[in-house]
Amino acid sequence: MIHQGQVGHSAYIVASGWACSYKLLPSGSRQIIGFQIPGDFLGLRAILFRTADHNVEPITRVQASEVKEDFLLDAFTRTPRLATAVLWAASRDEAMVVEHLVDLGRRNAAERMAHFLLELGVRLRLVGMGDREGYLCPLSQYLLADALGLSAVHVNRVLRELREEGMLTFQKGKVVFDDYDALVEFAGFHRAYLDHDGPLLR
Amino acid sequence: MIHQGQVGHSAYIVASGWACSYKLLPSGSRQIIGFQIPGDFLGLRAILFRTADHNVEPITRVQASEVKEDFLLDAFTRTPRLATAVLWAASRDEAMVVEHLVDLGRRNAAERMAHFLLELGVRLRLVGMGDREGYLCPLSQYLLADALGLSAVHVNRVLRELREEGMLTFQKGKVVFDDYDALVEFAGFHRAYLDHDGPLLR
DNA sequence: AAGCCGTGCTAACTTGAGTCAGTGTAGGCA
DNA sequence: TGCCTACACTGACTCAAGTTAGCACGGCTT
Repeated sequence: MIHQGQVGHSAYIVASGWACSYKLLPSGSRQIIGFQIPGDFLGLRAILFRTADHNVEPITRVQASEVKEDFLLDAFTRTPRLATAVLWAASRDEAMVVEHLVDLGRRNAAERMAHFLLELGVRLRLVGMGDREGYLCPLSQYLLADALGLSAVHVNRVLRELREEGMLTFQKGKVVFDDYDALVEFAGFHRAYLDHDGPLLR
Repeated sequence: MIHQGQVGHSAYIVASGWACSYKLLPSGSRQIIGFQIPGDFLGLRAILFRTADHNVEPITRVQASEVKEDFLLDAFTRTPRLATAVLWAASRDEAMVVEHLVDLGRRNAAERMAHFLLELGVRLRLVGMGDREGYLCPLSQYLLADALGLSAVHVNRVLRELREEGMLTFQKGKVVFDDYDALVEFAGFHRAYLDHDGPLLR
């Protein structure tokens, strides 16, 4: 969908399906920055920076609406509120990246996994694709590894531990919260950064 | 300057001095998200999200211009170009956090350190506070540790290694690039994400 | 049916980074 | 003058996570 170094393209709003954005390192390893689910904006940085600094790839089949560069910039000058709205979306995005940063910097593998799957759960619930019980999740353990900065082997270990602790089960494409409260406690999860509903747009 | 959970405050533009923004975890450890140097915007997310999701603290004595919430939002509607400019600044900010994310996720301690100090160098050069030789840097090894997701002890080890390899010396508040090219190579550093000069503002 | 992938899963071994526990030094201040 | 604190620095030990090398299963293709 988008490739590092590519110049001049559109942004998209995901209608259905999952995508992921990532960076590749010279060493060949990659770091997944985030996953995009329905309702998410995608490629804004690529427009503002003219040339993309990361890649975006579909995980499942994705349907998305294209937002052309010219259209977006025009719309900004015509309806300033839109600019504010987009700015707000970008900020929420950054808040997620920051939380992800804390994951990688100061949480161990199990806490990271728990925190990550909880966040994903909240985001999916906001678009009606999950509930407090759990959700359908098409991510392989390899994808999780690249997102959480772990090896696939360790992802597997950690998932087993969380399952054995009776907190969370992730098998056959389904995440099930076995003990939601314990999990939230364990991960130190605070959803505040996700559910601001755009206070400036009231 | 800003505290997690605090409601309704201003943004700032740093005129002189260094500050850092960070998150605290229940466990007591902290993750530094980034350092703010002269010219940097600060606290934008706190305005957009009404309540701050992180803390900001001065490192040295800081002089900054306050930008009041009302003023900023007003200005957006009156001069849409300003909104675009701020959006662009926010995007550059996010790009830095993303690069930091890659640091923590997929680079080992030494690469992380090298990459981080190179980035800081480029940013400081952009505001005339450093050159290809090096720069003055008031960060203690404890601050570096909290930024890079390492222990202070390991920061010390890594700095020694880089010094012994003849790539970089960081002592007595001074970063000296002993072999800039080798360092760039070693860290896999690409400055592209830093020096876009706001193409939309031409 | 046979052969492949992609994925999940595991055990055995290695290693990078953390922890603990300490030394040395420079600056501030009582 | 001596004390105290912050910071840089180190060695010895531990442990979380990576690496390697595999097995097992289900869905594809030919």
